[in-house]
Amino acid sequence: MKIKKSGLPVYQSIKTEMREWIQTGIWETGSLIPGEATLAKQFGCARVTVNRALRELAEEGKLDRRRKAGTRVITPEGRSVNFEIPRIRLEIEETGAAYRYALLLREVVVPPAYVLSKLEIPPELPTLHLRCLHYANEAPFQYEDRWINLKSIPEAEQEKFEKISPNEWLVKHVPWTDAEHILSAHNADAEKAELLSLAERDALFVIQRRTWRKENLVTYVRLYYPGRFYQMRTIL
Amino acid sequence: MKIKKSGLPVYQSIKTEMREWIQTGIWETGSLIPGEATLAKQFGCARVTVNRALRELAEEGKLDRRRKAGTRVITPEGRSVNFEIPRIRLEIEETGAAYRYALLLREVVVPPAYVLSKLEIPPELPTLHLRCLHYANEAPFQYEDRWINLKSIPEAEQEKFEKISPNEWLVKHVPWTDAEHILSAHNADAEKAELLSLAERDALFVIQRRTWRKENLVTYVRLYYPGRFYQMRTIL
DNA sequence: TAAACTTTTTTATCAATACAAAATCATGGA
DNA sequence: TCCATGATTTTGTATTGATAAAAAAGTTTA
Repeated sequence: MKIKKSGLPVYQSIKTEMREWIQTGIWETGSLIPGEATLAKQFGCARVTVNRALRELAEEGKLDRRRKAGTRVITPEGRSVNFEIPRIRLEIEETGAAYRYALLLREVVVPPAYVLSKLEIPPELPTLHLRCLHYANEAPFQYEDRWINLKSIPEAEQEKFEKISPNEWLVKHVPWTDAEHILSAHNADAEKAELLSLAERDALFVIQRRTWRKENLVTYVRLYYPGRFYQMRTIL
Repeated sequence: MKIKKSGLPVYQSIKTEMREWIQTGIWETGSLIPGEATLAKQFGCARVTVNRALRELAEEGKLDRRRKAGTRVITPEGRSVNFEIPRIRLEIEETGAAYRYALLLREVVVPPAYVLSKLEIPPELPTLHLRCLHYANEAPFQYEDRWINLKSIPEAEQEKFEKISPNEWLVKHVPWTDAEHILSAHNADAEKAELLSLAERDALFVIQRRTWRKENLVTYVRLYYPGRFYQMRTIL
């Protein structure tokens, strides 16, 4: 059976075909599927090509492969899920709304204890603290409370952050290598309610993010969204 | 320069080497890197091997590749992140707390409109509706409001769900193939506040999940966590 | 000048072949 | 019986050799 529909690469066609087989139950979950050699003969292509298709399906979590033991279909049970962490400007502009950014506070201070523990720095170390608001069509959409480690990123001290948002500046200047995200729900205190045009105690969707460049923590930020509007959804 | 340190596959060694070059700035972000042929000569390996290394680094979001235009280093911005969707019993027992489950409601009814749209079923179709509470050390930890499509899973009508939670039952009986998750923050209404021992309007972390087997929607569930306690964090 | 081809460079895929590595299975000995 | 060990199967990686496809750059034409 020669597989070469459409203009797709062969390994892609094989992948979609196999996905179909998994979905429709032609390949039952848990069952062993034929070996690469057999499949290659069936598809009328080289074993390497089947290998690539299978390898990528395994990466997607649909198959489990072991040398000698063969390849079997698995149920993605309790599996991890991919979320797209949004970039604020894109997120707003994608909806067609106008994006505006405002800096509320810029100071270099010794952080309070609850921030210190997150920052992985020695106490008493002055750190750049920023607060800003992001608007969609002049309505506040995200409140940002950020700390930047000046030991890792001394250049940040020269930047005013009046025209460019910290996130955009960092993306441009600091290639990061690792990040940690924590999602949670909080009640808005008076200050945040005011800033986001909400009632006090309204629910906020909060994303905390810590970013590293190699071993060094670069920044710790808390992003607050009005819970009423905001949703984060899986992709794929 | 032959690359064959440790016992790693060549393409792996190349990947780590290149990651290093990107991190240390030997390859500056935005800059064009040498072509595959050149690199293959440098590494003393086949071009296909370099190709695989570059392809995977591109998938990781570190490189941007275009035919004819070449390969350049990019900063991984707006990348997707993996979250582990928790299984309630494990989540509780992992902390050493005692797990308890209670069924609050079990009925077969025609769902209200706002559920209908989620369920992908014709209106007027009776559907299994369950409400339950999950406790950690006798403190309510999660409130679950679930709909099960009886057309997809008729066996569910025979199950009482008094001893076993719907989630555990489904995992055991229905291998699923696709799932969608939506995360958001809400204020607790009087009913949910009561159930979760919270004050009214306290923030709730809400996970909505829809699960399919093949083409058929199996279940739609809303999970409510007290925002005060609950966090979801990235793995890796 | 601007639009429509053509060339050329660079990545993308594929095949055929070979060997490596992992894990199972079978075998033989204590 | 149980453990060690070696044969065997199956996936993993690498090489060489080709061809395809995309897109930039150059050329021609209206």
